[in-house]
This record gives sequence, C-alpha cells and structure tokens, in this order.
Amino acid sequence: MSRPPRETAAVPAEPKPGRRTSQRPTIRDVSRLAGVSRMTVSRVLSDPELVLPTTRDKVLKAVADLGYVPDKTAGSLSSRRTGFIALMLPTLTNANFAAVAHGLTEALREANYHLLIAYTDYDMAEEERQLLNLLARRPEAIVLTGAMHRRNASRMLMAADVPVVEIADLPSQPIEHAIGFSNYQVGRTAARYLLDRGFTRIGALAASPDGEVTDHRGEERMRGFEDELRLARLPTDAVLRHGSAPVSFHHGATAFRALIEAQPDIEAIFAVSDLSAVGAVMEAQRMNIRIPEDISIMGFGDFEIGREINPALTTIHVDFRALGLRTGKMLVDMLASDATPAPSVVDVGLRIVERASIKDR
Amino acid sequence: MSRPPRETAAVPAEPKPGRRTSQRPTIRDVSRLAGVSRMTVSRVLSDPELVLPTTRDKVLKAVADLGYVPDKTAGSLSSRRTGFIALMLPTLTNANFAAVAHGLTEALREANYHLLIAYTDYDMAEEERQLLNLLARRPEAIVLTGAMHRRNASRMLMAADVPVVEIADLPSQPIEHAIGFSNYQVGRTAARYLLDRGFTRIGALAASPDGEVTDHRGEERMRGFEDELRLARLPTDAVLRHGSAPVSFHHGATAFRALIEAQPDIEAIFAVSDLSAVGAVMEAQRMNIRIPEDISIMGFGDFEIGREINPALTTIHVDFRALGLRTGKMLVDMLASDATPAPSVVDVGLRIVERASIKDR
DNA sequence: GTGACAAATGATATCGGTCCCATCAAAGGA
DNA sequence: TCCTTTGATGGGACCGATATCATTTGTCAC
Repeated sequence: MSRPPRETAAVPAEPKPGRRTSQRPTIRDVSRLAGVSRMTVSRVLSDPELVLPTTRDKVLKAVADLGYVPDKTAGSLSSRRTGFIALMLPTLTNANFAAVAHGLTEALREANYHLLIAYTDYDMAEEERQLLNLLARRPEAIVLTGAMHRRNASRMLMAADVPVVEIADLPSQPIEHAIGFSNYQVGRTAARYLLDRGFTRIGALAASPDGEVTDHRGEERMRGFEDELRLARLPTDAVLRHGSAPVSFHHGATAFRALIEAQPDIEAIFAVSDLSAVGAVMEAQRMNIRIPEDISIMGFGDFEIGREINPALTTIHVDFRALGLRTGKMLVDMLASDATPAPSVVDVGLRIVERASIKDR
Repeated sequence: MSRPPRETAAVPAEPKPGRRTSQRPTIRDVSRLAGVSRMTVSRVLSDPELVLPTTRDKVLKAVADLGYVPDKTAGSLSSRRTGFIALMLPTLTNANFAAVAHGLTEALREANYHLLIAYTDYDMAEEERQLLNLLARRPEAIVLTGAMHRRNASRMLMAADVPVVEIADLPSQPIEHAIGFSNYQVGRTAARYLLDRGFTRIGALAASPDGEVTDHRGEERMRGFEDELRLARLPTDAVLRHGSAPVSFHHGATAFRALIEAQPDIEAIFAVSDLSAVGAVMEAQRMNIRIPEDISIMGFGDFEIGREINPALTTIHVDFRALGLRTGKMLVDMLASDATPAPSVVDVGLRIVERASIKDR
C-alpha cells in the first residue's frame, strides 16, 4: 500500500556522468572514513612507523571496515616499481624448472616481489611473444633460462633497462648476469666418467634436434659427450638421437630399445635426462637386461625417482632449487641498492652422484 | 686537445625538477614522432582497424624506431582491465598441478590473458597472504585449487567482485564456480574397486595429517576410502598415515615398509598418490615382494612414471591438463560477455586405469 | 621567549595509458 | 543546397596510487 515515490525525491545523486566507477573502495574512501588525507593512509600501509599510533589505528580500522585492498596497479604506476620479477622457462612440467621457480619464489617472498612466469614450450617464436608480454608489465628484473634467444629478443632485453639474469644454462655470451652450469661440461663429464671406468662401447640417449621443438640444453650435453668421446678416439655412432623433445620416461624406454637393437654390444649409456635414463632402466627390466651387470646407465638431473628405482641411478646433479634461491637473493640485493653491479657469471658446477646403475670394474 | 667545456654551455636542459623520469619511450614519444595524437597511437596498438592504413604505418614505424613497448600497468589502471587471471596452487613441484597451470595458460593465451601464479606450499596462513597479494593486482578472475579456504579468505573472495573458480577439488560449498572431481569419491572408488576384486585385507598409504603441512585433498581420499571399507564392514586399521605431506616416491617406499611390518598379511594397497604407489612398488622389489602376486597396489593421479614401471601401475586418472584448459575456456567466455553467469559446478569425473599392479582373481 | 629543528600530516602534481566526447571532413540523401 | 550520417582523429579528464614539497605542531636549547 505504498504510494509511488514522488519524482522529485526519487532521483538519486547521479554517480557522475563520467567513467563508470567500480564498487571497490579506494584509498580515498579509506581516507574519508578515517578523517585523514590519502597520503596518511598510504603511509600507514607502506611505512607505518611514520604515522602516530592513534592515527594509525583509525586508518587500520577504516581499512578493515571497508575491506580495502590497495591497488598495486596504481601503486606501481606511481612509484615506478611493479614488484614483479619476470621468469621465462621452457616449461613448467619439468621438475627441475619447477624447482627453479620454487627457489626463486622463496627468495623473493621476503622482499615482497612476485614472480611473473611465462613459458615457451620450447618454442622460440613463442619466446619472443612472451618476452614482449613480460616487458609490458615492467618487471624490475628478468630471469631467463637458456641461451637460445633470437636476435630480436636480445635486442629487446638490452633496451629494457632492467637487470637480466640468465640461469641454468651458462651462455657463451651472457647478456648481463648468468648463474648456472655448462650443459656442454655435463656431457663431457659424463663421457669422462664412463671412460675412466674403462668402458669403450659407449652410447647415449637423446631427442632428435630436428623435431618440432628442440631442446638446446640437451643438445649441448650431447655435443660435449661426443667431443669427449672423440678426444678419446672412440666412435660416436652409438650416440642416438631418437624421438622428439622434450624427453620423457617413455622416450627413454623406446630409445633404449632402439639403441640396443642397433648396437647390441653396448656397455654403457648416458641419457640426456634422468627421465630417459629411468625409462631405459624400466625397459631393460622388461627385456631382461640386467643393470648394471649387462649395461651401465647414467642420467642427468638427479630427479627423485632415480634414487628410488632398482638399481638406483647414477646421475649428474645440479641443485636447481638452490639455483633459483641464489638468483632470487642476488636480485633482491641488487634491487635494494640502486648501484648497478658489474655483470657477473657464476658457475655453480655439477656433481656426479654415484649410485648403483654403473658397473664397478 | 679539446678545451674543457665552458660553464655556461655545459648545463644541460634540466629534466624538470619534479619526479625523475625514465628513459623508456612512452606513448607520448611515439605520438610526437609519428605526428599524431596519443589516442591514435593507442588505437593502432589495440584496435588497428579504426585507423587509416597510412596513419597506421606512420605509427608503427615510430613504434619500431623507438623500440616502444606499451606499459600495461598504466593501461590496466586506465581501462580497469589488468589481463591477469590469478591462480593459487599448493605447489608447482607436482606434475598434476603443473599440468593445470599448463592447460590454463594455453587456454588463456589466445585471449591474451596472463596467468598470475601464487602457491602456498600447503600452508594455510600463506594462502591468505598470497590471496591478498593476488587481489592487490586486480585479477579479472581467480582460480583456486582446493576447498580449504579459511574464513577470512572466503570473505575476501566474496568481496573481490570477480569470478572465482575452484578447481581440482569439488568443494561441498562452492564459493561460485567449481570444476573438478571429488577426492572423497576417489577414495570410495578405489576401495570399491579393491572390494569388487575380492580383497579383504586392504590397506592404504597416506601422509599424516598432523604434520607441519596437511594435504587436505589426500586426506579426503582417505576419508572416502575408509568410509567405503566401513560400509563393507571391513576394518580400517591398515589405512596407514605415515610421514608428512607432501608425499613423494620416498614416502611411498618407507610407508610401504612400515605397513608391511605392521600388517604382514595385507593383500591390497591404495596409495594416496601415484608417487607413493611407485615408491611402494620399488620398495617391494627390494624386499622381494612380488607385485601383484603377493600384494596388489593402486595409486591416484596417473603420473607418467606409473605407465613405465614394472608392473605398470593401476591408478585413478584425472585429466588435469584438460581441467586447466576447460577452466581457461570458461573464463575467457565469461569475461568476453559481461553477463554474470549463474554459479556452476562441473564434475569431470574420474576413470580407473587398469594396468598390471592389481592381481587378477 | 624565540629560533632551530624534527615529527606528523596534508596538498598537489604526476605516473602512462584509455575513456568519453568533440571536432572536422567526406559521403550520401532529400 | 543543406542536413544528416559516418569515419578518422584529437583534447582533456581520469584511473588510484605515491613522490615531493609545504605546512603545522611540538620540543628543546639558549
């Protein structure tokens, strides 16, 4: 039984004719409610020490009452600090790369940086697109894996005017900083290890570099491996490129079988990744080939599964999580001081983990 | 032989007394060089059709000459669209969660959204902190895994006024949308499967929920498993909570040994994850326990390694990559239309993958 | 009492884009 | 011819914070 509202009274205060405005409270709403200026609110949230406790409490109460969450987009624009660190990876579905991201995040958390991850699925054209996307977000530093940047990408990075760190793979010509290890050395070390134990019929398992995607890092390992064999005047024809990257357990299994068929008298095998190595061990079990009595196998990456299989896998270890941590710490320090440190290259080295998959002789 | 510059000439045009300005070119620089307004530059980059080809070319040339990369921070602030989709995960170092991220990215790429990833390491307090961080970036949607949000987190999400999708674990009380499966059903299905094959001495391997971190999803599976056993009037004392989350291959190995010692006559085991199941199989090999002749084992997650071990692992499969893809597509559609669709809950179900680790009887 | 200085707070310009609307020229219709 | 419509472009306000500098107030030494 209510009368229709009278026209004159009904019209609500027009919310301004301009841009439609959101419902979310802004710093302005907080400042009004707390009866202070916006600047004071900003101070309470970013450097509370600067504000009198009584004022602070008023502001914090207003923040809580409104459910105010500051808009970092606006803050970033104004302060010219986004709090982003960009990370470019080939893929996330690889335990080692995931570990890098994990370590990085951990190191960056305390300094309140947020990782901005992009990945390329081993696709170089995608790398360039992603790099542009990242750069558009104005990260305060850029972390890259691998040294296979196209010319354009390199140019964009130089122009970006933020610290660039290349990790995992030590490039021959670093853009700026680099923390990692040499995949080429991994290959040579593996070959040396097998040679030192007296093997002479030595093979390797890798993906074909001609596939749709190329695993440059893996290919570097193979190059080192072959070089070391050649230095020992041993043939490299048992270094098998089989299937397409990225490798997997299944890749290892099929590649192993193919290698055995091609080179039945093979004595020792280096797999480009523990994934392949583990797959090979599993296939060997199926073929009733004893590891290491009949054939010795070693891998790279020290994945957890390698510790648990039978026999446990001898491998080359690189601590990827520590790599991420270290990179993160370096960046935090670097960004805290506004000095621009000289470009640095750190080789974290590698370590052979001797387990049971190599025959003792 | 150059004379020192005279003082009067040396003073360069002061770059304004105000805020220090960066070197990076802005849209203003592009517009000046191209002889058009800023708006025209903006149009060329976001909707080229609106601009005359001749003008467009002038602008694009200026963009290329300057190496201009638009600042999305500024663009986001103005347009109120950040292009971010937030994703919260327990961890990245789990193949299934990584697969979710992968699928999501893929679906979002075409619509030019960027995933903003945060993870909690299974820590609920961290979840809340990370959520605040994410919200401060003003994502256009939020994707969460798991239904274990604290009260505060839920409140923040409701207030955020963006679509929320909970994935992987179907919550009993969804915040808004949900796409996933029921971990409880996983447990019941596993138990049902073992019961149907006539096993009566049935156990399970899981992490202890009292550890530093709790894997709520895994615990749900155990709950379902135990319920189904109870319904069949079977004891649940062989459902072993051992070690701390998150589980691993090694966890499976030690838990398996502990279970065998406590319950030597066990017939069949359900492991909370393929990781544990594989570890258990490896430990069984070492203990000379034959799988499946002596003990049957099944897992959850359908990790690649399960397909390759001997015997191949029977498991429960959920397609996490497809889950991510589907979620991404849904979000893209949702954000394209400004209508707010009704909350939806989609159960993608699960599938038993029968392989060789369960005894045929 | 007063000047010097520090501490707390406020006013305002600005970050680099995009939104909204205005302007202007060209095309088409009555 | 004049009016309307459409297409291309520009002008200026604005998004929501923070940087910078100014102002106010309080404290202390002389």
